[in-house]
Amino acid sequence: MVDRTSNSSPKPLTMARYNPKDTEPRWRKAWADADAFRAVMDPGRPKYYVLEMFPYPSGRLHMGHVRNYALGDVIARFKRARGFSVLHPMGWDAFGLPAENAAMERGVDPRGWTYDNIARMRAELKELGLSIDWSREFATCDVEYYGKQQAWFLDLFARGLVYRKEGVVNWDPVDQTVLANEQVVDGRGWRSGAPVEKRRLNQWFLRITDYADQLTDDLQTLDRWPEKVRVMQENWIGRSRGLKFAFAFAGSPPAGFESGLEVYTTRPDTLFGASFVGIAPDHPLATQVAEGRPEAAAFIALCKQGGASQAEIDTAEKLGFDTGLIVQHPFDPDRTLPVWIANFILMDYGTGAIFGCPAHDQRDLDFVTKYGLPVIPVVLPPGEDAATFQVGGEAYTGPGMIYHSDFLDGLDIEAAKAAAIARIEAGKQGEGATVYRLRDWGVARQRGWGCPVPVVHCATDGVVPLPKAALPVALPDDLDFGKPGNALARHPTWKHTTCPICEGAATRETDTLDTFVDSSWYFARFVDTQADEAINKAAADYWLPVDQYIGGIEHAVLHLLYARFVTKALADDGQLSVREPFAGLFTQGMVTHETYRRQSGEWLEPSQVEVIVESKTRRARLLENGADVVIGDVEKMSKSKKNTVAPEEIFTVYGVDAARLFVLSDSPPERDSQWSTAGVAGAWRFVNRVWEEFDSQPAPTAGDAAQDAPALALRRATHRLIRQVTEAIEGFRFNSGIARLYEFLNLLKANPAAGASPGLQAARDEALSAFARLIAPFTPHLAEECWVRVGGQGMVALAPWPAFDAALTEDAIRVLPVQVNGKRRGEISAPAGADPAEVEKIVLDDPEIARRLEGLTIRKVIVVKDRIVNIVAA
RNA sequence: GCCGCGAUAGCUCAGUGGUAGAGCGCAUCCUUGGUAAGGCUGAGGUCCAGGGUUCGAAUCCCUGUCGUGGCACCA
Repeated sequence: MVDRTSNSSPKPLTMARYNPKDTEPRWRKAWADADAFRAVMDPGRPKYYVLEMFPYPSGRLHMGHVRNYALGDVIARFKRARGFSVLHPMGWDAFGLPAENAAMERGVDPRGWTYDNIARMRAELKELGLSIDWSREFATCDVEYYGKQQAWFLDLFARGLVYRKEGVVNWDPVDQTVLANEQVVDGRGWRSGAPVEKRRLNQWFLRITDYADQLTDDLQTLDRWPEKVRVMQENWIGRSRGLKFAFAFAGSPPAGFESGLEVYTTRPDTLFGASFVGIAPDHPLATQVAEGRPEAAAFIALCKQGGASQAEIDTAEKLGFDTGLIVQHPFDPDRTLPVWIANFILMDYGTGAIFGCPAHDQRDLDFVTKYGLPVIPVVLPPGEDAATFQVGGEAYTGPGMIYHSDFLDGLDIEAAKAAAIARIEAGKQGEGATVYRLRDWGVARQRGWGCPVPVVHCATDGVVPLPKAALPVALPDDLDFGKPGNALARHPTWKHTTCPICEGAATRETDTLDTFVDSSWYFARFVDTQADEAINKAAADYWLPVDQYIGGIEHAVLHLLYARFVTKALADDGQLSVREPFAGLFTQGMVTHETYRRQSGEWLEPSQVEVIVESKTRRARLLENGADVVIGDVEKMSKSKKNTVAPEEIFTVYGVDAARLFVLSDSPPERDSQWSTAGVAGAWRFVNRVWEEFDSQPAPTAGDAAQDAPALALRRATHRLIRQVTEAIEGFRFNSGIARLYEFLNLLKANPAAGASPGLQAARDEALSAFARLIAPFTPHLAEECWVRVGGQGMVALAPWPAFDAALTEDAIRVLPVQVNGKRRGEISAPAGADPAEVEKIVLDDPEIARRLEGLTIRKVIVVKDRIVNIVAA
């Protein structure tokens, strides 16, 4: 190489800019060649299973993926360095509607579309430099996977946890197909635009309600789950304790109701405030009443017309129809109540019938106000007078004393509930009961791209589960997805088979399983993806539970609840030992970005816009013609708002490490993170500054770290850094750990290699060696390059985590601020751990402090060890 | 309606009884052979508001305001 100029001193040739295009692929190949991340069952080491929610193969990696998998990779690399045997696998949640839609729109095959997408996304994920054991990769649409799923489905069938019953589905009358809830937009089919009908179909259900109690109670054991998620699950299951009892009819009961009309309540304490009994419009008694009375039938039809949207439900007027039937009050047969059909009562909660206590329930109050039924207060709020208390337009639901209530008078609410339940139970009129909001899990989908339900329908033997030997029930290769509806059902030959019992002609079930079934056990398949059985129990006993599960909050209820349920069901079947799949759960925030629009309102991509910062204000203009652009809200990256940034483009410009570093450093992982070009450019500058620091460091010397003052100070800072980064990673505060690394780099630059004493040189060797290992979880490629530069052994990906010397993390001399009456007035130096009397003496001898105290009387001196001194004076 | 979460520098966020911090941005200056850059120095904060506890509150408690998430005619 030739110097092109000769009039200035030459720069060292090693001062090359860091080039991720060279280093990053090179290290990924080195990791792969060394098989560095293969998970091994090693009884001699503690295990650690870290798992990110597996992706749907949409075809492109987005920033949310980058954040999710970078977070998990930090944990995996950290735990590996800490000596754990780490399992960190990856797979694909590959069945589902997008593939069918792509098939219909573009005339492609869903299988080919899906596997092509997987190939593309696998390449992108590998580019991220994740420390994944790729030998365990699978997709849920692999027959080797869903065949095993069919096997345990049959096991649950045998245990009575699978059943068929009529369920209500969304039916698109134009496309002639069942729609998932998310395909119904404002009450209309998302493709056809036709109003969606409710239709009753035979559906497959998993009996998750059998586990409702366990699923609620065991939430208490999940102490490494966010409180928020536990609360959401608890609300979703919605366990409520109350009373079920039957009202006896006055006069002859309607057919089928000889034992009375059963209701459920959580407020048995307010029974004496009852003024009517209400039943749901689709209650069997309502149906019976409607048979003889056209006006009742008309009312029921009116109720069913009501829109399903939330807004309509919220504003719907309370409507009722008096059936003319009369029931007796359970505690006083002489007192009677009318039975109304009411539009606000739900058939599928409790018994579909209630007693109305308008004084203490707002819905009941709205109802009786309209129809002129009595309002009888039975709970007296504290401080109110029984003689004058009245309920106005608002029901009273607070605490108080029961009155107007015979044997319950004078009790508080809880005591009255217990007494009322006891009386009902003694009279054999009913009993205390627990009900749940949770419904059984409808798992059937009338779709062709899913896991077939492994049963056949036989004219002789009915619904027959297949024997295990007949598995897998594989999808045919030649499904026609060219038109709406279930491609499996219309396949010409696939469904025709024979009955395993009578060997006569039979047809296969053409429903497939909800994709939430596919994702309810994949973590257990990862422990041994080659096993003949669904789950290799020995491997599961080693690896499970997942120690750290990471994913989006959007799965807080359904996916996590289903996975918990399936784990418990399989444990009861002896296939698993754990009863909870995920010991630790972390829900990361979304990646957001500013939005931009033209003056006309049309969305613009970030790449079309230039943001100009002028001192305190920001404005934006269109790159192509300089037109003003409106800067909108910061929102989740989405195609519709065009505020996405493609990871590939960022990798190309700044490298993978800079992209990883930015998404990890910007926000606490559980919060939303705002993507910005300035931010990733800042991370890129950090990568370069780190490399410069390592590149300018002379080869390590054998010299010992002599204890001159700058060397000792650097050593202390190094050991403090190790401690801080370690604690930050353990506490999921990656952004704080990275902030400490930024600060430390500034410190290194303040103590440069040039002109350093031998002691400082040695302290720098120690610091850089630690630094290379500390950045490895965040920027693994850069860390490898730095590790080589400091002469590290082997690859940093497999190097042990640096240890810190606790003694070195504490300073021997502390600077203590001194406050007078809570205001900072000076500072003093004292030995670490100095006792209060000693410190007090130093403080009072300090001339500056003494000046501040002139003319004041010292009332008290508060010394907080190693922290602060406060003098109270007047 | 019910249950949560949040509000700290221009922006994104740490800090959770004891000296108000980081990154980015901004300003000054230096370098212009690390150059689609690099470096020095600096300015910038009624810690949402009000009340309480305390020697001391951004931090704990209460009330409110604004923003935001989940559930919801669930008896």
